[in-house]
Amino acid sequence: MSPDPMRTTNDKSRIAEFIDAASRLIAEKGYDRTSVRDIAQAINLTSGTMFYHFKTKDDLLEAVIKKGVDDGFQLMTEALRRAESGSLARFLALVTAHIGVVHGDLRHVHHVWLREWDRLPKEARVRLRPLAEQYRELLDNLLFALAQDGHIKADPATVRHLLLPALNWTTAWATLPDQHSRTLLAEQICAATLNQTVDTLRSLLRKETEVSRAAFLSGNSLTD
Amino acid sequence: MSPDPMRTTNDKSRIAEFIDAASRLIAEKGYDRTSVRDIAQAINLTSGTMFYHFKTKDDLLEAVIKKGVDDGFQLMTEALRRAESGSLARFLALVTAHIGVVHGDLRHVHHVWLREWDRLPKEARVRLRPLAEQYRELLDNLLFALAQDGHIKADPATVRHLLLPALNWTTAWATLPDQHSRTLLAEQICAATLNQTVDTLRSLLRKETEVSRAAFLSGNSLTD
DNA sequence: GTCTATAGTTTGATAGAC
DNA sequence: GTCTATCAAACTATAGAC
Repeated sequence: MSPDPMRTTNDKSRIAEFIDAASRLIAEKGYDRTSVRDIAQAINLTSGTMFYHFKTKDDLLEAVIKKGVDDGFQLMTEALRRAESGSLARFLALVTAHIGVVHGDLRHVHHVWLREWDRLPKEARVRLRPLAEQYRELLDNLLFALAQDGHIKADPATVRHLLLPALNWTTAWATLPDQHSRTLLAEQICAATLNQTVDTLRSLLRKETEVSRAAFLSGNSLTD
Repeated sequence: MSPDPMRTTNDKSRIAEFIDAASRLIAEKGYDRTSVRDIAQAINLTSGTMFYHFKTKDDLLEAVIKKGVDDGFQLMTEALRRAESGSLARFLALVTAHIGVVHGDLRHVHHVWLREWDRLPKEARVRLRPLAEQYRELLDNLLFALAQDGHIKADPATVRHLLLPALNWTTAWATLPDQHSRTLLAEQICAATLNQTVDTLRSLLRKETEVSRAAFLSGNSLTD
């Protein structure tokens, strides 16, 4: 369609290369200790080239964190879309997706988001904050549903304040290379959030699925 | 006793002044963006003076974090010493103390500990790590006791991974100037950890106190 | 102990050739 | 688009006067 698709693709991938290299180096050494020279060198370019694609070094940092916010939110909403309808299943799906994001291909980007957010210029924080808040709402709605279904007795907002930092900090103490180990940790954390054993959580999940399918088959799922 | 007590006191307080000023500035702007000039100027000195008291800037950072580790651990063990004997009461005491530390006079020092730990030279991390681990053990023992008393059904280690980051990150979303508001938040977090309402937690605490006092009066506290 | 002065690096950013 | 060359402004750390 585009008259010059390759040009566009190359431009995009150069910028993406910078974002990728920057996220790795900044995650490892910190923003202030990572020079523009370091980042450019990592993709066999020189510092001058970075200033052609980004106006300032801060703009590159903002691009890295924006990628984390955008991609992360997209992955989590997709996971919820694929999940069953019960509140427990949806909760486990969201927690699993969250762990998948911070331990997966986006882990460096997410690490930078978490660690260097305060180093962003105030204007950049103002731009990105609303996007970041979307996810908080997603989680809040889910925790509220869990409370209504009787799985959470504590204040949902406090539970969120327990859960969110814990999920983000799993990278500090756990290395989870494969999907299986991530699913396992997600179950452990969901269980701990409800103060139940993993076995109990699984049996509650089975029960929930049966009930919601029965309700669906009898046509009551929308009238309840 | 000392032949020149004032001299010694002045030396100590100069170093303490540097640590205090450094903790405030580093907590606000980050380690790499806080220059030795900034820190010295904050206490009406010049950068050369800092290098008389500390060999390098990194040594000053280590001193700041060491103060956080030492004072924090001391405050928490003291709180446990004053606490009742029941696992629930001791748990609440520890959580209250933790919140008191990160929101109290030491808050800047603790903030630096949390945010700049990775910026420490590896040797400094090796020196401080064992001290920092002491607190983890304290918390682990307490969570194990809670599990034995039936208050925690989930895996204690996972509960610790939920609780610790949450406590440290309360400063990111809550401002707690007075002791009352800190106690309140501590109760909320303890309740959420057990997945109970605050009211239920309070009634469990009352029950625990009654039982342990009755056991104490009947002389069974040591033979159970 | 504290100061001034400065050495020696490194950094973000720009200009202009190609 | 990418490179080279370079500027101006920081920074940590040291030396030596007081």
